[in-house]
Amino acid sequence: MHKQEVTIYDVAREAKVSMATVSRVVNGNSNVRKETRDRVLEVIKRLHYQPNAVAQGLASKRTTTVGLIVPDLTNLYFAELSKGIDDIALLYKYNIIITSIENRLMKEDQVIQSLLNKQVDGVIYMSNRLSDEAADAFKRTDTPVVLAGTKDNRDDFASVTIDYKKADTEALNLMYHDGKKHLGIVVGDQDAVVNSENRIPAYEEFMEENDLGTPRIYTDIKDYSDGYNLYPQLVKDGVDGVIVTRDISSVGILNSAMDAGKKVPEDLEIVTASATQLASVVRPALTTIKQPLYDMGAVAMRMLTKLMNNEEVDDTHIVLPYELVKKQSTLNQ
Amino acid sequence: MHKQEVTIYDVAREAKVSMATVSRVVNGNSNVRKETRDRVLEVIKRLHYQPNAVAQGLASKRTTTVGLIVPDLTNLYFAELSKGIDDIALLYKYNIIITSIENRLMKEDQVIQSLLNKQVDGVIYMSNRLSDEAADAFKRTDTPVVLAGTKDNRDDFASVTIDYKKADTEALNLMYHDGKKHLGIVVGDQDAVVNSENRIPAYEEFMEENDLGTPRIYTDIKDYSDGYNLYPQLVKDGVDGVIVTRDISSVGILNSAMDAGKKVPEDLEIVTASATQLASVVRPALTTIKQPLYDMGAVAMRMLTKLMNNEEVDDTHIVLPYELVKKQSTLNQ
DNA sequence: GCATAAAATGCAAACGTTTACAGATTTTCT
DNA sequence: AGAAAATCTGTAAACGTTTGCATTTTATGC
Repeated sequence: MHKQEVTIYDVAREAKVSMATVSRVVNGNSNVRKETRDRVLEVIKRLHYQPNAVAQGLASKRTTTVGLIVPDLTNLYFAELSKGIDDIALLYKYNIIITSIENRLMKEDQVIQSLLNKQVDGVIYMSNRLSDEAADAFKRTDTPVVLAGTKDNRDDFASVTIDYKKADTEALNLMYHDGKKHLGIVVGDQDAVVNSENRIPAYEEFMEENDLGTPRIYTDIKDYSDGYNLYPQLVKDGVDGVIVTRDISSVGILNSAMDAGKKVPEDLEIVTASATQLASVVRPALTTIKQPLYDMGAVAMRMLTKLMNNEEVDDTHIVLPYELVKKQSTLNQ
Repeated sequence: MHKQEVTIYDVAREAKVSMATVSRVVNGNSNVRKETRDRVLEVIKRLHYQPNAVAQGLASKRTTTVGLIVPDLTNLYFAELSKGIDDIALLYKYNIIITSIENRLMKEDQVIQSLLNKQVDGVIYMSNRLSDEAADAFKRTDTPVVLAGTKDNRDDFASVTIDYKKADTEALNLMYHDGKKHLGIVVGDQDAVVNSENRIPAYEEFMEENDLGTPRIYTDIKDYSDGYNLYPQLVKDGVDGVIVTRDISSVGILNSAMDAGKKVPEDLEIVTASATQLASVVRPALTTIKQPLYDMGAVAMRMLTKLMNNEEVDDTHIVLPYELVKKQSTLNQ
């Protein structure tokens, strides 16, 4: 398509060395005499030579590219994770191929396959449930994979998370000590491993231990309007405190309550489980389980760089600390 | 690094054809007899053959990859644009290499160069000012570029925008007819072409024509706290209506006003110039110039596909319609 | 100054495709 | 049936690098 202006041959000829030497200079190989190196560098600069990364990728079998699999770019939760990933990737000179998978023009494993065909050196996966086909695809090519902010159900893959169970229990406890005894939990995808194995069990155990009656688990609440429309049901069920996994749904619930003339936190306490920008700009500001999203992304990417270089990784299941940040949607401040 | 399991050679041998034929089958070339094609397809499936996109890229000089240059992933404005781009890219089977450039570990033209070295087939650029070096880099490789939601100062590049000048004038007019006579404009980067050549002139002309006194232009207001901290200055300057380019800054101003016990829109009207999710979830909801962000991204990507295929493009400067959506931060509803 | 080791360089074969072009096979037409 | 046309298939040369190995050059020690 576009004519390649200058190749390694041109540089070699002009600098009166072989292409091998030019390649060594480009790659910072130390086995080049200083004079030679300088001469080559001068020519490179003069001709504006830029190595063709595709050819490099083919020859070296490393593309310095990583794949990012994310459900939805416009979800701030993922955006903030991605930012951490991106910064570290830049630091280590990796490019990022991003693919979002919530719009289902292609099935997940097709998307992943297309990433792997591009010969990415590694993958960071952020969706909340890793399908079996996807897992198989990864294993077939032994491309390193790190899960960021999510888990697979068998802990087969490296991951960076927080202790969701502990965090949720702490949040529930907060509301409980505010005098709220009709607690509920609102989740997006109930089959997501984090929900099915951590959040929901944490909730159920808390209800059980404190003898708080039948659990009130609201599932499939994924966006603003889902949250907004859920509120009447919460009222009907007499819920006076909820923990909500998605920020945007929390805000929906909050606004719905306010529009109905109710008071937050007096009538309903809300704790949101992933503190993005959203949670702090609405009024009343939402009490949140503050996940270190940027750091989670950064740590995941850093770990991936190690895996890609076959470096030793002591712990492939990293759990970062969270913080329960009390704002205006709960009573005790 | 990772051993390539199956190559085109393996398929060729197994199917008793040449690699050329396999290649034709893979690429849907019609010059293959049906029996042969079926035989090859059967082998491909049986061996789980997947073409190596890097080798394809080198041989064909097309990588089916486009570069996305974006200032900040966590800015919903760009996220929503990106979503439109992503969907169309998927449709046309392009992968996206995304690079954010607001964190300055590398200079913009280095970032761009690294994209071009990866041999992307095209680029969508969303930052708000295209540096000269960047423009030069693009021109040197004749890689097609489309600007989405932004412009360059010489209209050298294809672009997809709205009529910012008209939109801003309309917004100012709205506030003016609400009786607000002390209007101000709040922008992020005053050197961004859209601001310096469209928004600010629109504002200045409006002030001039309606004899509204000296312009009040607030620049460098980029995030939530910039907006929050700006509010006292607005009060001091007696401003009773502002148009704000960034959603997040609008929200900062809004919350600052509310926290100071002031009323929006009575004491201050706010119109925000890029309607992301943020503008509609805060209370009072913000009156917005609603840019069709998703569509802008989609149209930009569609145009890029045409440019990459050397198809005819009738108009390379597309202006999409916007909508002035009146919400609660202005009086007349 | 010479043998030897170390450092620098070059040669050429990968890497896994695509794609002119030529050659072989099949179809069509008379 | 045979010639011409149309369709199919194979050969081999790209594409622009990296890299193991061999070779040449330089440095080192005595």
